[in-house]
Amino acid sequence: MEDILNANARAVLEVLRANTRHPTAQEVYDEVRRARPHIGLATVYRILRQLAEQKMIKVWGYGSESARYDACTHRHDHACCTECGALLDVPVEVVLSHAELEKAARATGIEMGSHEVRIYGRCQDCQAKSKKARLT
Amino acid sequence: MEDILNANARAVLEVLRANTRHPTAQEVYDEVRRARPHIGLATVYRILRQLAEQKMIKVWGYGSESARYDACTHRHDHACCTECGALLDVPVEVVLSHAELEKAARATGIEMGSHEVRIYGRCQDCQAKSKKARLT
DNA sequence: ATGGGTGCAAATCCTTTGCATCTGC
DNA sequence: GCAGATGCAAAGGATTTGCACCCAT
Repeated sequence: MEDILNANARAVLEVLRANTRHPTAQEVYDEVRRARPHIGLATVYRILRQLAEQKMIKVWGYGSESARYDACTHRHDHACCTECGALLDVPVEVVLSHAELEKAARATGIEMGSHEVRIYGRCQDCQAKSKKARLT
Repeated sequence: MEDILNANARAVLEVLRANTRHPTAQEVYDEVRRARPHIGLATVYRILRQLAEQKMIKVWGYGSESARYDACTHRHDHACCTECGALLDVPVEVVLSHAELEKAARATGIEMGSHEVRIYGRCQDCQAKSKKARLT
C-alpha cells in the first residue's frame, strides 16, 4: 500500500502518524516542511486528498472550522471542543449495539460505511482559560 | 427567548424550522429572501451566528463542506453522506449508555455538553446515481 | 441625535486549479 | 523526451468585516 507513495506523500503520512492532535492542512504543511523544505502548501493539500481517497487517512470537520486530518485508521470516537474547535480522540471504546446502528441506517436509507460517536463540550484547556478569566 | 428577535432573525429561524434538510447559509439566504427580499447574505450569516450563540440553533459540519444549520434543538443523531455531503437526521433514537459516555468524556477531560452518533455512508440519492452510471 | 441593525463591497481564510517547470526513467 | 509530480500564483467558495446609511427611539 505505502510502497506506492513518493517521498512527499510518505513525509506527510509520517507527520500525521506522529501527530495525534488531528492537525489542519496548514499545520501539516508547517511540520512537513521541516523534513522537506521545498514542499508547497498545494502539494500538501493534493497529497492529503489522495491519502483520503485511498482511505489511508481520515478527514474530520466541525462547523465551519477547517478540516482536520487523522492517520488513525481504526474506528474510534471524538470529543469536540465547542469553544476552540479542538478534536480529541476518545481513548476508550464507546460501546454501541450493531443492531441499533443498522436500524438507524435503515431508517435514513444510508448505506452505512462507518460510524462515530461525538462528544461536544469544553476541552480542558478552555475550562482552564475561563477559570483563569474568572479570577481577574 | 424569541421575543428579543427582530423580523429578520425571526424569518431566518422560521426558514430553519420549516426546512429539515439542514440548509447551508446560502440556502437559508435563498429561502429567506422570499419573505424578506431586501435581506443581505452578510445579515443572514450574522443572524445565524447569533442564533447559534444563543443556542437556538445548531451548526453541523463535515470535512471541508460548508456549515449546515439546524433549528432542531432536541438531541438527535445524523447520517452523513461521504459522497455528496448531505446531512440527514436519524429519525430513531440510537441508545447509548450514559455511563459509557461519561467514562469517555472523563477519559478526554472534556466537560460534556451533548453528544451525537454519526453514521457515515452513501445516501439513497448517491446510491441511485451510481446504479444509473453502471448501466450506461 | 443616537445607536443598533443592515446592505453592500471588500477583505480574509481555506482549498483547489492552471500552468510552466522539474524529475526520474 | 515523456509522464507524472510539484511549486507558485491565481482563482474559487465560504464566511467575516468595514463602513456608510437608515430607522426607530
